[in-house]
Amino acid sequence: MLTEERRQHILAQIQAAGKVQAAHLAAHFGVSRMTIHRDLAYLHARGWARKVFGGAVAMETESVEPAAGAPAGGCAMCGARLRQRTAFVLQCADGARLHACCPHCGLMLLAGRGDVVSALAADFLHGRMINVRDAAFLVGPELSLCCAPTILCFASRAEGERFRQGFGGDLLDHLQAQASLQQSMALHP
Amino acid sequence: MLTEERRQHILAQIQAAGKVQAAHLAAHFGVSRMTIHRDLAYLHARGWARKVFGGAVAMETESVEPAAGAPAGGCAMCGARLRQRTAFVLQCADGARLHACCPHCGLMLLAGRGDVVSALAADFLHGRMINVRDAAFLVGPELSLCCAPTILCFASRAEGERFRQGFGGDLLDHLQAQASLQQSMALHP
DNA sequence: CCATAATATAACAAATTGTAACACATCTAT
DNA sequence: ATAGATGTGTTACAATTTGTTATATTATGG
Repeated sequence: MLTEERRQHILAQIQAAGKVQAAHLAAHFGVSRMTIHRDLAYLHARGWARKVFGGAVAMETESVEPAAGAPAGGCAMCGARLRQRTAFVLQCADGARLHACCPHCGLMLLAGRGDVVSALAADFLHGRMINVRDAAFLVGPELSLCCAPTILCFASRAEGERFRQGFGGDLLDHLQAQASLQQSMALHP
Repeated sequence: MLTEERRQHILAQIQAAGKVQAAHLAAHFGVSRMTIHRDLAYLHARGWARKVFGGAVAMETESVEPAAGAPAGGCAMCGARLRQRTAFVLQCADGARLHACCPHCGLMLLAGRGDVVSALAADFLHGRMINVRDAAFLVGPELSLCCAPTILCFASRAEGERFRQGFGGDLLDHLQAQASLQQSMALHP
C-alpha cells in the first residue's frame, strides 16, 4: 500500500468517525507505531486533522468566522460556509452578486458563466478585497483551507512569491489559474 | 476512548446542560474521580468552563469568538480596531476577557498582567482560535499587518516555519516571543 | 459551633504514548 | 552509476495520562 494511500484512508476514517487511535491504526495497517505517528503529523501539519495524545481528531471547522454581511445561502458553487479570509465575489451583468467560499469555487464559477462583469477576491495576507484581474493566485500550495486544490489570492505578486517559497504551488494570474483548475478538475483527462 | 474525546464530550455536556457533576462523569466514563477533576481543570484553564465544588458550570458567555463578543472598546492595549484574522483574547481570573488587536498587543498584555489564566489567538492561516501555550509565533516577518514589529500566530510550528521561509522572522513559542518583544520595545536598552 | 460526609488537591508509581536519532531500503533525477 | 530525497523500523528516552493514597478543603446537618 502506498504511503499516500494509507494517509488518505486514515484521513477518511478521521472525518467519518471524528477520531482515530494510533495503536489501532498501527495494527490495522500492519506498520509500526512510529509510521502512524508520522502519518498523523503529516495530516496535522496540513491542517487536515488535529493530533492529540493517543491519536488524532477531526478539525473543528465551526470556529471560522463567517464573512460579515454574507448572504445566507453559502457558496454559490459548493454551498459551503462563506469565509472572510477567502471571500470571492462575482458581479453579474444583471446586477446580481455571487459569493464563493474561496478562489477555487470563485474561479470555477467565473469560468462557467459568461455574464460576469467583474470579480473581487480577498487578499489572503491583508484581507482587502482586490480586483481579480490584478490579483496573483497561488494554485496548489501545501495548505488546506477550503476546497482542494487550495488556491490563494494575493494583491502583490511579490508577496505571493514569498508565500510560495514556503508552501509551494504555482503563482498564476486569474486566466492561467482558471485553466490550471479546469485541467486538474476534469473528469476525463 | 481518547482523552481529548472525553474532554470534548464533557464540554459538550456542560454547554448543553449548563452544568456537570464530577461523580456522575466518573461513573459515566468509567474513570476515576481524579481523572474527571483533571479534565475539568483542563477545561477551566482554557476558559471553556468554570470549575465549581462538585463539578463544573458553563461560562457566562458561550462563545470565545472575539467578533461574537463585544469588541466595543477596541484593542485593550492600543485601542486599535479588532481584526478577526489577528484576534487575541486573554481570559482573566475574574472571568473578564481582554481583546487585543494582534499577537503583538496580546503578548504585551500577557506579559504585563499576572491574572491571565488562559489566552487564545487566531491561527493566521486557518483562522481557528488556538491556545497561546501551544502556538508558534513568527516575530518580525517582512509583512505589515497591524502593530510593529509584526507577530503572526500559527497553530502548527511546521506551517509557521514554511511561512518563515518566504517572509523571514523568528519562530518562537509564546514565552520566547514575549521576551523578544519586551527587549525590542524597551525604551532604554 | 462542631462533627461528619463529600469533594479537592498533591504526590507518587505504573502504563501508555510521543519524539529524536540512527540505520537501512527504495525511488528519482542528473 | 551516484547523490539526494523519502519512507520505514528500531531503540532509547521524554512526556502524558491514569489510579492510588494521603491529606486538605468545603458543604451541610445537628
